Amino acid sequence: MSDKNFYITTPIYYVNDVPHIGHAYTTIAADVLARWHKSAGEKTWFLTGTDEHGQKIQTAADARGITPQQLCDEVVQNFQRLWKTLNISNDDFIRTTEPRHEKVVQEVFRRLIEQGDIYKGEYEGWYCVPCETYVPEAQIGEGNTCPDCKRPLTKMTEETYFFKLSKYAEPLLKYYEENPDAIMPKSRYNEIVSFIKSGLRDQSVSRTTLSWGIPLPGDDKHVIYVWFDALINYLSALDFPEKGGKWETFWPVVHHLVGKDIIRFHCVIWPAMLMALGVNPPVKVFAHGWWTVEGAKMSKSVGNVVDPFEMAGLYGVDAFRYFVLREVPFGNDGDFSELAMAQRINSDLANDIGNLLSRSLQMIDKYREGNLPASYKATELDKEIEDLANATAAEMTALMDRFAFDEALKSLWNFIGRANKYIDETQPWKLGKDGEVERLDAVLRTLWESLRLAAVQVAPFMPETAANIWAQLGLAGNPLDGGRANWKWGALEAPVKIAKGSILFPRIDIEKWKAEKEKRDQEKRAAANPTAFFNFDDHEPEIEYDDFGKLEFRVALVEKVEVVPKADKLYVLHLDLGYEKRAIVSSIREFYKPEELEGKKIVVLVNLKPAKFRGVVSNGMLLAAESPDTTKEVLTLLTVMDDSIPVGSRVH
RNA sequence: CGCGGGGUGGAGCAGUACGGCAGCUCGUCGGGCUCAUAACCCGAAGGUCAUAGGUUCAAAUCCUAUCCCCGCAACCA
Repeated sequence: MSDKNFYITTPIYYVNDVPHIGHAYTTIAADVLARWHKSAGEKTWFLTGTDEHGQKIQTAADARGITPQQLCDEVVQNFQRLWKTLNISNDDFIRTTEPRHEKVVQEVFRRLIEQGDIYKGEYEGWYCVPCETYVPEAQIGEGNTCPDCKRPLTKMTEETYFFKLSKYAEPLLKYYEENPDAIMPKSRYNEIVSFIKSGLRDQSVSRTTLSWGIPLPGDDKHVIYVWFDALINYLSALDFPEKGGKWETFWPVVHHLVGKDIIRFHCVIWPAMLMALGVNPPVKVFAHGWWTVEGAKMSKSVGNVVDPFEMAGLYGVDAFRYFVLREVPFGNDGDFSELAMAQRINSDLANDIGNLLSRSLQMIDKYREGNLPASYKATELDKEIEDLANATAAEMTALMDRFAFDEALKSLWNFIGRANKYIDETQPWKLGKDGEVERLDAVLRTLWESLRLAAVQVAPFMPETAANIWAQLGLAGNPLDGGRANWKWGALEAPVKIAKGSILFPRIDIEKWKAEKEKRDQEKRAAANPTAFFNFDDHEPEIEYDDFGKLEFRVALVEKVEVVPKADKLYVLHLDLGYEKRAIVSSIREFYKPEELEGKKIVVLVNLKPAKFRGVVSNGMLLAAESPDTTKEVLTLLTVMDDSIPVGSRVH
């Protein structure tokens, strides 16, 4: 029964990257799914790993004077350490430099050549020698130049092997038509289908320009293109095509989790390769969204990259896991904010589930010395809680099938909220004081059972927390051990002896947190780039007075400001110099609104050679003071406030 | 007409594939409770769902146009 099995993968991460929240996000999601399906009693396989070939690795290794393999062996540990820290339960970890992988890639290549799906041909294109890269037609700069370095391109012809992607356009369309859920979310599905409809070209799958890759069988001038190499990891890790191997069990149920940036590889090239091999395309590719950080794009130079090690250390692994999956619908872009995380820890984790456990166990201790009988007489109200618990389990299952982590957690928290309300409704403290033991036992046992089920449901998301609840409830083993049977109300018909422990999630004092965060940010900024952007040492050589005299600065009045079409940083400033009018193009749009500039008297270098920007001629240059701190760029134009200085005056 | 994401109570967001009472969390205000981590429970205020037009018995949702914001790309005298 294929649908009783579950194979989940993350992309293999480029080993030279520093692990950040994006890597952590995908892998946590995969882990939760793996644990979820495993606990439902399904045979599951969870794969992650690293992509270790390609030019960048080779360059980085050369720079350090070590072999690419040595570099990989070293940096792969960053990922392996992170998965350990984040409590990731992967069944395997594949590296594309492992012999078991290389063997399969070559085998696949050989097969496809044999059946004519890969053929030798010639690639012709415009090549930038210094950048070592081909430039696609659409991106070629003015006068046949490289868009990156502006140097002229040369026409190059290179021998290469092609994969007959074009042949699979129709089969792919047919597959997606018949399997509309094969790509999620829907918007990505539509994107891919229209991409395929726009036509597919054969894909170059070998390179002669670098050596750090898998040698092409039978033609050792070539190495296999990294994407072709990398995608095959999903198969090679299952010992494809070994008879009776893991792949026969798990390939029919393969699910790929990917970032939205790499769906074309996973939804076009990869399924075509699989079709060529005669195996089924991925059952599902789910493309999740991107994180911004505190509203801004995550970038290394700005220094706002979220370090998952740091987050797990500060807030706890489970809180971090919970937050990233609860905060944003999987598939949407989202914003990562530490304040939002701290607040969610307080409201969801401390107040809701943590406090529910705390107050329930406290009463069991206080009024029943920690003991509860095996059976109790349930009222209508008790039954309502039981029904909701069972309904929640069913609802979560349906939502998890759609990878809707946020909604699944919402559903569970709805139940937790109901349990908190139930305490207010039944007022067990009153029952305890009045000695109504029979009713009290029923209420407390209902609460205990609610907590037991909450622990089971939450366990894939927060394994340690769930285990902690489990132990405090007086249960042995682990909430995930019992499989699906555990999910039923009253599955354990035994007397209860609880073992109340410490608080699950202490509340975070937000005011104190803000002060600490401020301190941390300062330290981080100081550590990351002490004066990197200040460049106080970046001085110009000494010049003669005559050189200075050559620069003609004058006061100009800004008459009118216009935006430059198709350039969102540029303004055209129409200036009055007194003796003439002229226009200057400047990239100050992000700092000033047109009306803030119009009417201002500014200082301009007027005898600079004119230059063209986006088709607009610029005659001179504005003088402005610019902050060196790139995390918050500030710019102020030099202005002349004094009314007695007329427009056109020279500035010395 | 470069590609993509978005505009929904004070804040942050869901809801849009398939039209059907505008929802969640936080915050604010009022009340309850005293088992609990100043937590928990109840109630209230607050939205012409960016704008304009259209389809419809019915539109946040579908269609058309427009405006604005954010990424990518480009540009950055």
